[in-house]
Amino acid sequence: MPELPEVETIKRDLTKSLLGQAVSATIVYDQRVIRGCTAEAFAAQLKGSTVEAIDRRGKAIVISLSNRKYLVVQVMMTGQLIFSSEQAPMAMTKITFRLSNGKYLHYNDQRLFGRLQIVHDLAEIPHLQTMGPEPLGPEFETAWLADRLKKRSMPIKTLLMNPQFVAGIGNIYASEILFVSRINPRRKAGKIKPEEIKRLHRATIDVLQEAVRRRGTSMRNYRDGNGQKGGFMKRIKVYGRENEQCYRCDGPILKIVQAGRSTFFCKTCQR
DNA sequence: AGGTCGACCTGGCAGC
DNA sequence: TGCTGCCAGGTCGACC
Repeated sequence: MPELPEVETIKRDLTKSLLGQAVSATIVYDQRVIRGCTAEAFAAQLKGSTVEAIDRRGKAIVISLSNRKYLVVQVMMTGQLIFSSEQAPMAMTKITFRLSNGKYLHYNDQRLFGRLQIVHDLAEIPHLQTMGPEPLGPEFETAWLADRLKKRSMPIKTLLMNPQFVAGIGNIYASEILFVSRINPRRKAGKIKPEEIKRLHRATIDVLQEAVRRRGTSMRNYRDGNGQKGGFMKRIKVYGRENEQCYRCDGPILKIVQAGRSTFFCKTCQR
């Protein structure tokens, strides 16, 4: 999915264009992206309700509705929320929301991994309950990180990507954060030294904040609410750069597989 | 409990 | 051109 910076960008775009709008109709083209109810029930619950707030938790978008329900959207790898003045579905549109201002919000998803769910209580979504703290929130500080790393034997990269450890970091930013931290992704989390933890903490915040400022990274599918690619690609140091030169030492960037996912790093700079 | 692996899906692309 | 195999930004359940 889009990771934290991409979902934050989507959230901000939704806040501009969706906040205060009512859903006048919902057209479901593929109900496999809807969880917990049928397409008919999904559309019925949305009809006439107004969007009162839009929040992000990890990689999930939480839309508060005037009927005291929440629409939770997890775009996963390939979901997109795109505004349009056209009702006609786009290439991979699975759901179209017609808004009270006459515009349309299309939910597109190539791989159908994304999920949209309407709940009365966010506790109905276990993923949100078990999720770790926001890395750009107040809980995420060096002492907390040091304490949580202590007992873990997993490679640090795999742990950074675990949403129950810390929210919002996925495969791209895990590699990027470790490059900036100069920590080898294969290191066991529990063996990271205090001064490295300080760097890791700083890099996590810096990388994510700059990516948010640049409206995220588009490798393949990610698009913001206007259908535009993110601007952080120019700042990517290692992800997707196998065999290219490290910007710091000119050595080759390596690609390895950890927990079934590609990791990119420089074995000279990252110890 | 912590850790790893495969399943869930489709489409784009490299290689032949 | 057309086929095959591989790859993809996440989450979850089964298993060791």
